[in-house]
Amino acid sequence: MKEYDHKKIEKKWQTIWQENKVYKTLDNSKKKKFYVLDMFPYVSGEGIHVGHPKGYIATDVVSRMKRMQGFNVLHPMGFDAFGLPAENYAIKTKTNPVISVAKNIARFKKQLAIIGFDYDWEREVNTSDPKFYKWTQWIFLKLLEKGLAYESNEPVNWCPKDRTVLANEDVEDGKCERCGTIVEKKPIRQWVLKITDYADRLLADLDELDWPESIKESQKNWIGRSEGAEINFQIIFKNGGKPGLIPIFTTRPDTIFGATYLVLSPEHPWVTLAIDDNHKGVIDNVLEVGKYVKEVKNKNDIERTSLDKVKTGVELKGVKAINPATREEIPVWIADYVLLNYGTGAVMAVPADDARDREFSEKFKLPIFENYQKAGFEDFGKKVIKFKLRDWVFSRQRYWGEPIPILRVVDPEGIEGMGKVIPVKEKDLPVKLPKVKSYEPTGTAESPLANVSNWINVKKGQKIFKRESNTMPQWAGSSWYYLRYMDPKNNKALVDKKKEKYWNMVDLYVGGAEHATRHLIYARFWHKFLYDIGVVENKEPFKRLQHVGLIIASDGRKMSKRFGNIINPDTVIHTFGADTLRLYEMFMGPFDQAVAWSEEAIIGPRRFLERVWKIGKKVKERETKDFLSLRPRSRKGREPTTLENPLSPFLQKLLHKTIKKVTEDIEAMKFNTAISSLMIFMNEVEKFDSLSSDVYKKFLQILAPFAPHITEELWNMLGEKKSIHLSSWPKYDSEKIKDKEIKIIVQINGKVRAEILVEGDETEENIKQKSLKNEAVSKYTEDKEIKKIIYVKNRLINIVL
RNA sequence: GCCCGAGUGGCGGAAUUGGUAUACGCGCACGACUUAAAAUCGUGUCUCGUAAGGGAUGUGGGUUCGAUUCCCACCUCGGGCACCA
Repeated sequence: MKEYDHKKIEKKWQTIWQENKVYKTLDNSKKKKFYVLDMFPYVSGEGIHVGHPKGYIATDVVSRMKRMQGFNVLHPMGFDAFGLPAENYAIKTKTNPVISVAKNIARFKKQLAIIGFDYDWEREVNTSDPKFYKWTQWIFLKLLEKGLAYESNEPVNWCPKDRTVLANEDVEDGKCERCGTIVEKKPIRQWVLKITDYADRLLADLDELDWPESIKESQKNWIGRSEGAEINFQIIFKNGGKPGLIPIFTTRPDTIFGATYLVLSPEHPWVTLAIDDNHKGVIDNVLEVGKYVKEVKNKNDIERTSLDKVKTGVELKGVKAINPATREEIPVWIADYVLLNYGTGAVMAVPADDARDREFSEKFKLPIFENYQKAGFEDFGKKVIKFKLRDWVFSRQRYWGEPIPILRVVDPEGIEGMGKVIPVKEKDLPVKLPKVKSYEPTGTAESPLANVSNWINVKKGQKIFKRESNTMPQWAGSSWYYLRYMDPKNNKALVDKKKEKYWNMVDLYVGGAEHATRHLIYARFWHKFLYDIGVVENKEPFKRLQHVGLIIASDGRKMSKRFGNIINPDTVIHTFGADTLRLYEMFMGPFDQAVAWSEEAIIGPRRFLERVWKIGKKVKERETKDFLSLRPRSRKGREPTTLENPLSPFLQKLLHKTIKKVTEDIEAMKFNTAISSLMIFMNEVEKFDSLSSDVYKKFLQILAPFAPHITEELWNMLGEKKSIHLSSWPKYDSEKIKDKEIKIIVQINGKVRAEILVEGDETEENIKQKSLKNEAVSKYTEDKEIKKIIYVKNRLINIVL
């Protein structure tokens, strides 16, 4: 037998696995199912680095163990392909996105293939495939039907560089999340999804999910629920206008006695009306107010909301409000620190209690009631709940996305119904994205599709329609793709009812934490909607979520082309092999934590595999003898301990302990300690001259999920005909794990002074006496009074003097 | 500002219903093998001390027979939210 030749072994088994469809997932199985899913990759053009496959390796390890444990495992892979980054890449490289996306996927798959994953590629999905996005469009139609999709002309975030509107979730610190350009507020016709209808459920159902607390916390912050009260303030006009009411929102209605003025958002509809031409005279300083409103309109969010900014505002002269608690007349101001789209767009200012109100009062010399009477929480207002979450701006003025399946009536004669929105009929789905030569964004409310006349114009009989030119955002397909893996080729339904019932829900979902407030909120929203209309059985899509910690470069920075610090998995596999790469990535540190890549440390897992190989060689050489003597290797300066007695079941016991540890650690995704225990086992085995092939094979089985190729080769070499990955996961025997002799630590006043060996069933009194008799102990205890002896079962004795 | 999470050898890290701190791996040192080197194998590797013994898990307190683990205050780093009333 030869040296450990990873190249030969890995290629050989990858081919055999594929040819024999070892990892095919069955639909109708009597077995219990296990659905383990990776967040599918967005393939925008750059090749991958060693950080990308880390999560895939983890799910691969879990899925392999689950399969060996007898589960019917669904572990699929697919591609998120629509959206801005892919289109920008296409524009940059002057390649049609249809072609560039296909090319990038092919390259990505090639890079994945050599890592040895157990995907069932027959279930691959691609969000830009018409057979797939037919159902994305179908969901949109259902949302529309249920009143959860609507058109709006409200000012929205507009990225001038990408020339499209963005959802709230796509804006980070007032900048476009993709390109960093400062976003503008522009009123543009757009499609919006009413995610806010689900705000309370999205929040409440977090409690029942096995997700990292940090992600739940992010979602809670993002949804931003606050309980408060709406209180009406009466408005009166000095020049004799008819009084009106303005509702304000506050989380502190008890502070109402301290409210010394009212502040409205400059965009408040009441203000808009008051400075309207037809309503001149309602307020005295219309010109001043109008000027301020205009100034505010021209500011972007960064200018408006930066914290160090000095507060600005204008009083509405000739207008007063009545504080319903004190019955006093108080002034009314407008200021841009009050936002229109939160609460009611109006607040009562309590400068004594609120830092912002205080700052504003001090600047404009407004009264502050330092000591005022506190009111009961519900004395003045009706209780209301507000959310920070905004509706999801769902249309993009870009080419590369799912067309929104909408028609509008076009009628040159101006007959009734013109401009009316007509949903495309279900039977006419998918509305296919036409192939075009030019797909540069137009910079208007229309996408480039508006100029594709043979696509945008639809004639049906006498009637002429125009298609909706906007497309869906990148996040549409990923909001439901996990359902399609259950039934990827179904033409009749998004997913077959029976199959959905069998597979739902995703048992384990693994991906980056950066998706906390976008993909993971959108997907939960769509899933809940699909639940409401009876498409899915469960109200949540992902039972358990784990996030992958980044792999950063050894210089401590992110791996990036820019820094020239990218480690390519292909190179690592070439040098060390896929099994070593897999093992190292799982061993480097806790799975969910960011760890730096080390070109030095990867040698450790490689050395480990080489030792596994060497032992395998020995086991094979002696295979003729069924059971090999466990004679300790004679080594100078070291007498074999009793545990290494040839007849002792030491290795048996260690094996069972290792099986237990590895099984539990994989389940808990503590791969680093699972591997550590495998290494400990190998270290012990090496102290023996030889090893029974039975024990060794069990060891191979629990190593197999981490290092599928080398274990398959050794397994096969030892005469096994069936794939190791289809063998049964070893079970540990809890009787065999029990220690006959237990080491007890003897402490004196909390300091370790000795250790004694006791039988497993020895009485407490016996153990105490034994410890007191110990020489090292009696040295300390003589002439001293023993106050107390504490015994912790199977662990220690603490003698308190 | 508010809300989460984390701080342990030269490095990645291990140890939780409070019970031997530093498992496993890397690195380093010494030794074996070699003409030599690499690879491999062996031994050692928190720190002060000749030793007995002492000290150390970001810092300072507390609870306890006993604290990396629990409590309080603070410092640093990472993440989320943020003129959200």
